[in-house]
Amino acid sequence: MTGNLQAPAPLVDGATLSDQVTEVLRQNVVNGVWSVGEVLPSESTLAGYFDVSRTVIREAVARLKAEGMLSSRQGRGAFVESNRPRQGFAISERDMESQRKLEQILELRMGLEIEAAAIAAARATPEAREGIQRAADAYGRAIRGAGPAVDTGVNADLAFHRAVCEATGNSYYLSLFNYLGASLRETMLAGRLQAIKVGGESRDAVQEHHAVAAAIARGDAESARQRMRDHLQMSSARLLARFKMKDGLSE
Amino acid sequence: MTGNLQAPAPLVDGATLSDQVTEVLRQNVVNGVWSVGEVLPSESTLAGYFDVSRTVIREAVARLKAEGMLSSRQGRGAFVESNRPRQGFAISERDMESQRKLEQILELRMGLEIEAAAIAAARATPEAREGIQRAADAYGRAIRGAGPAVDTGVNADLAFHRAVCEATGNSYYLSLFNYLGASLRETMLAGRLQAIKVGGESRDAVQEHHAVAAAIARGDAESARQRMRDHLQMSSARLLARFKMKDGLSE
DNA sequence: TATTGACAACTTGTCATACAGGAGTACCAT
DNA sequence: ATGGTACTCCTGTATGACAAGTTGTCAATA
Repeated sequence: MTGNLQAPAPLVDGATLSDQVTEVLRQNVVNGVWSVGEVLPSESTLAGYFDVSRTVIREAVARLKAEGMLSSRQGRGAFVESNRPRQGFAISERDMESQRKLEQILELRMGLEIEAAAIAAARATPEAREGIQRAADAYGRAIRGAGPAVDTGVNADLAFHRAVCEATGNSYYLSLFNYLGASLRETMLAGRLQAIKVGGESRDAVQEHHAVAAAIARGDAESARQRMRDHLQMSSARLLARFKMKDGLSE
Repeated sequence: MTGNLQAPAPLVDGATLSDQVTEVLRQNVVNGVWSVGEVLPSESTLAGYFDVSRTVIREAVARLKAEGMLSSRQGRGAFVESNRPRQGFAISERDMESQRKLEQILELRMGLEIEAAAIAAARATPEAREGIQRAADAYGRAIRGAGPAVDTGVNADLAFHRAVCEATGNSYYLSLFNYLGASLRETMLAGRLQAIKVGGESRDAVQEHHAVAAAIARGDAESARQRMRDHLQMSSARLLARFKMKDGLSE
């Protein structure tokens, strides 16, 4: 059973009620008052216990859900997912400033996306295939359009790759790509400034995207693999060339 | 300026409104629609824009605050603190209990390790190649030796795969594998109990490991890719079969 | 003119209430 | 026994209200 809940703990200072309740709930999970897999008391019960409104409880639970510590399902309740602060796979911010680290991250991305392209070709839904095609077209327009904003092209580029990962139907592919993509984004933004001068390079990328999209549309997994591999190799080379152009050769 | 907000994006699937709004807000921050330090539109405005209640907006903002992406102060508004997700890529503990999630994680592992095998074949140092060979031999001994401890086999298995990732020389491959491996480990431990009775299956895995090791030793990247793919497909099938054996067919 | 202070117009934080919809559970008819 | 059916509890969402913090305006005052 739930045993004895830790006391409300006034906490004082500038903390909001939600802050305080969040902290108490977190401590109760960490200290094992509620163990992994167990269901928490209902929001109404907790609201009564802490003498706050259900709004405050919901806000606290929302934060702990975002941390991966809790989860909730309509009609069931809130469950303890983990009793330790999550320590996932992470890339340090400084890693992106080293050419060597950047190369390694791009290489990891290859492993991820090549297989994603094959999976997408094998089992993407018609809607997902259309989404990939649209993303490829949008990227073409963004490049041709002598973009209004500098980052439009980068966003459209990432959107295409995200669409492929999404089409796998495997949420981990998408989730990992989102993480890697966010880390790569600013590096790409810095590089794109040079790319505008270089010009033609981006046109190549548009072609490559369409080649990938076409293979996926045909459901040709092996071809999708090869096209994505070609594209990522070219793309990595282009990015690294620009990276070197910026600063001599760091590290 | 705030410019144009990304469209509401219906998203569908099992996601709640809060999930969807959270994702859209996150993307808008990541894509720089609102830059760091900037203040977001008020909750009421956003509620009107997305056509949801303020409740949903507050819940979404609460999650992004928990991620460190946003902050808010009473009377002021909500501010962008960071444009990159603070939390890295992570897998919930309970994900491993769902067969569907387990399948997806194994699929992600394939993308990772197939490419890792190819990279290892292409550029592993002689020492790393020897390490892979030793790990393959050790796994064979662990299986043949009617292991003293139950988890010896699982550890030796993971050690082989870790050696391959290590041989890439890419620390991210190793780091991500370590993370996935830790998540998979307990599931494999549970499954291995059955495997001891099944017997022959593990002998197959030993053979497959040696095939991978041989390809890497020859420096044959394409063969390493194929052998690793074969092995992981067989291995996943074996693991999932045992998983199904345990509980009927969850979800 | 420069300063001050009241005030209006915002914002987020919190509360209360209500209802829809998912998910168990007990009970009743067959 | 068995299968369907209310009943009940839960979270998800909507709505309206008010408290409390912040900022800008603007007039009164020194």
